[in-house]
Amino acid sequence: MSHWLMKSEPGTFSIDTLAALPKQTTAWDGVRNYQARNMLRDSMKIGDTAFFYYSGCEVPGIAGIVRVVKEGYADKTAFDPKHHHFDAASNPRDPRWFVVDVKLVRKFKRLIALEELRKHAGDALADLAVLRRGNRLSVTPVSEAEWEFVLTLE
DNA sequence: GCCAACGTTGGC
DNA sequence: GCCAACGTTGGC
Repeated sequence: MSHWLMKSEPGTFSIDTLAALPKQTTAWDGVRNYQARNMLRDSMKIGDTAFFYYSGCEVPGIAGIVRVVKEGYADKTAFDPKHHHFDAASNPRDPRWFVVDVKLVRKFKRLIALEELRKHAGDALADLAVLRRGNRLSVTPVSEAEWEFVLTLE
């Protein structure tokens, strides 16, 4: 089983938004980057867990945990001309963009801020993608050791 | 295939 | 709002 980190802007979709949904499950749509797409399509498996990360907000950081409940399939928002994430180059016969379904596992009692993760950039989290300068990937892998370490920070 | 221009991301 | 980093586009 693998671990991941998935970014979302809480102003658009927060962990509380997810918690309020029926079955607390959503398609993780809108990813328009090939590297991230490949992970959604090929690498993320049912049972994998991911950190729900807040970006583009006042206090970026990890808000909780979600679990993959459905593996990669076409991102339908790419087919809808009225949708913000529409992409004319993607169509149902040959989809360019993919989603996985994730379900809420739990919201952390408190946000583990990026600032706090950074304190361990020299040791336990030295290779954590989200700490690297200029990192913009919205889906990144997290190692087992990194996963366990972050959980001790909660 | 190169690379400049441009758009987006995301922390600060 | 600023700016660094990076991906994509398009002219050549």
